[in-house]
Amino acid sequence: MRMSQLFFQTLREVPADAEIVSHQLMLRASLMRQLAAGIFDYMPLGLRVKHKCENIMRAEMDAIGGQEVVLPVVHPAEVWQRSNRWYEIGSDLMRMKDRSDRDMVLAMTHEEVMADLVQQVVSSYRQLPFILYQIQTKFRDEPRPRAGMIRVREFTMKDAYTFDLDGEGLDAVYPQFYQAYFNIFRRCGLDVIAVESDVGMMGGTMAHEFMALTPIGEDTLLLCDACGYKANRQVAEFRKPAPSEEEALSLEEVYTPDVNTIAKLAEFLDIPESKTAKAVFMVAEMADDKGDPREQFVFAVVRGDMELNETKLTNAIKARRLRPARAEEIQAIGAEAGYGSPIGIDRAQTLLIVDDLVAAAPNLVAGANKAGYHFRNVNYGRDYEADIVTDLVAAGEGDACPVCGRPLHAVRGVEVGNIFKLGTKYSEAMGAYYLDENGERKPIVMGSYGIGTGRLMACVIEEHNDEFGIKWPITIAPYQVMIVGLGTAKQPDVIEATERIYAELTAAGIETLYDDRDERAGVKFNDADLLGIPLRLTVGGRGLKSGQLELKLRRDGSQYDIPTNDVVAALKRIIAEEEALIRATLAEETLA
RNA sequence: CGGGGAGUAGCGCAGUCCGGCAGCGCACAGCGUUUGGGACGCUGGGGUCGGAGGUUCAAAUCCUCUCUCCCCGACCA
Repeated sequence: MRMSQLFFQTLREVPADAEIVSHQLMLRASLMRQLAAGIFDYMPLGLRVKHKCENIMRAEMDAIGGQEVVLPVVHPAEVWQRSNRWYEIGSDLMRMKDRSDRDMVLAMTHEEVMADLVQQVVSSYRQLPFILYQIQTKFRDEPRPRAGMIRVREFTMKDAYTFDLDGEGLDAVYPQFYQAYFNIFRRCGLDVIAVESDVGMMGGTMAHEFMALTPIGEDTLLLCDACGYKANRQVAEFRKPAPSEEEALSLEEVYTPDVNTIAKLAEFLDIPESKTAKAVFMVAEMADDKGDPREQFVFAVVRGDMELNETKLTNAIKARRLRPARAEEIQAIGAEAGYGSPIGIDRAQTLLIVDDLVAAAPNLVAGANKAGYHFRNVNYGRDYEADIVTDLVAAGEGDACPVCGRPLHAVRGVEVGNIFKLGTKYSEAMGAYYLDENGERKPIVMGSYGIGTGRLMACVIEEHNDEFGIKWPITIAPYQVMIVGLGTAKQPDVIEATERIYAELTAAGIETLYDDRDERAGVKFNDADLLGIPLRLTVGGRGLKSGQLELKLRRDGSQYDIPTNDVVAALKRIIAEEEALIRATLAEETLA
């Protein structure tokens, strides 16, 4: 491709709206432009990268027996009503009406339609198992798109679905995806870790997230250097400190004016925060006997120095979702915000759930459900009892690893992919059943597996850049080689020689971007650095005269002289070496 | 949805307080000089000042309403 023909416009200055590096570089290097919040145009260079990532995904999906399909982006509401997600999902699901006033949605994922398609085709166990995948647009009307391509509304996802006879079949295919996903990310030059993640209320049994570690990540992960334990903070466990051994003292009310936070309470009474109990008021949406939604007031108690983990709470009470309680709801159960206490509330209306450490810790300070007063020496069992006692708190930096007890450390990550044992929720909803060898009707067991391509690209840039621009891994670079042609109008012989080299490379199948623009050398070098093409071949009068052209690797800045009369062979060799370096990062992975 | 910031040429910004010809740098076009790390000179094109309404002789500037984008939080497969 000739730069003089390429549809692009590199930006010298950083667009004001772009805050993170990948967003800035994507805009500056003309990979994409923004149309609206969380909605982007792909330009030619960006699209080439996207296609390369997708082709790596295709290769790895095909390698484990996947078959590519494409499903619609616009779905009739009925499909989403059958799985109940029409009702369960809020405004993230983009709803609209067609001209006949029929409810329609924009696909935010494809479990329903995929199961519907399979339902139409499969009727016998003889047809199972198989893997379908697609690379397709999704739309999720995020409340707050941010960070460039990291969190968007419209995006492309490679989503795969497995269809098995039973859980055993799913258990067998799941590790294949685990491995394939590591292969995909590594072939794209991205270092990821896999962590166990929340399976929530999806009826699933196992899920992993593939995380790119970066400070801009939205998820917090807890890692143990000593034993390798790793988990998303949503599900991370840790060993809690042992409760102190004290005799239970008698309950005592103390006057604590204007002391309505844990920090103020600890200071006012001159005690550590770990000697206090914190009340958190939530309202949960539960399913009643008929599966209809029902609101339930939830009173959670955790130690004052710890933080409630809402995912753990949601799972512990089997809620569909949680929201913070409103002031009048708190009063209605007899509690006082800021002075909340499990003692003296209307237990008939309240689901009381207490962290196991609070239940074991003697003589804590808790509120008195009365403005300006707290109780000293609150003891679980004697003074109050809960509906549920379990682990409710979030692990954090320095907490003890649940496996080996060494301190965990917290890092940030971006979820670039996930794999999920779904089970039969969608097959049952959509009627995807088969007859087994005994003629018995059974639901197909499904798994779902996603990778966001734009997010993947952004994470690769976050990992591979410097002050001058992007440093693409050769496997997904828009072009493998960039020729910086330095011949001017006064050097027709130099231009002619550069053209000849460009023709040779192209004919040899090397993906070459040729900067044939009438620009100064500095402009071309700077654009080359910004675009991040892995190999830069400089062709000017100087090199042609000496018979040695300068080849520079964007990756590490190293330079090589290559003979003018042997450019194709030399570049092929170096491309192969660069590709081998990436291949060398591939490794066997066993399920964590 | 709560808090904060910003909308003026493709990009970065000044001008708004205190109303009076819509500007600067980069980019773009033409000519000339230059030519191995973002050249220089001259000339030129490009604007519903986010939108609507109002005040005024006069509005980018003041008032009201509204839309959009960014950041923090809430939320989130």
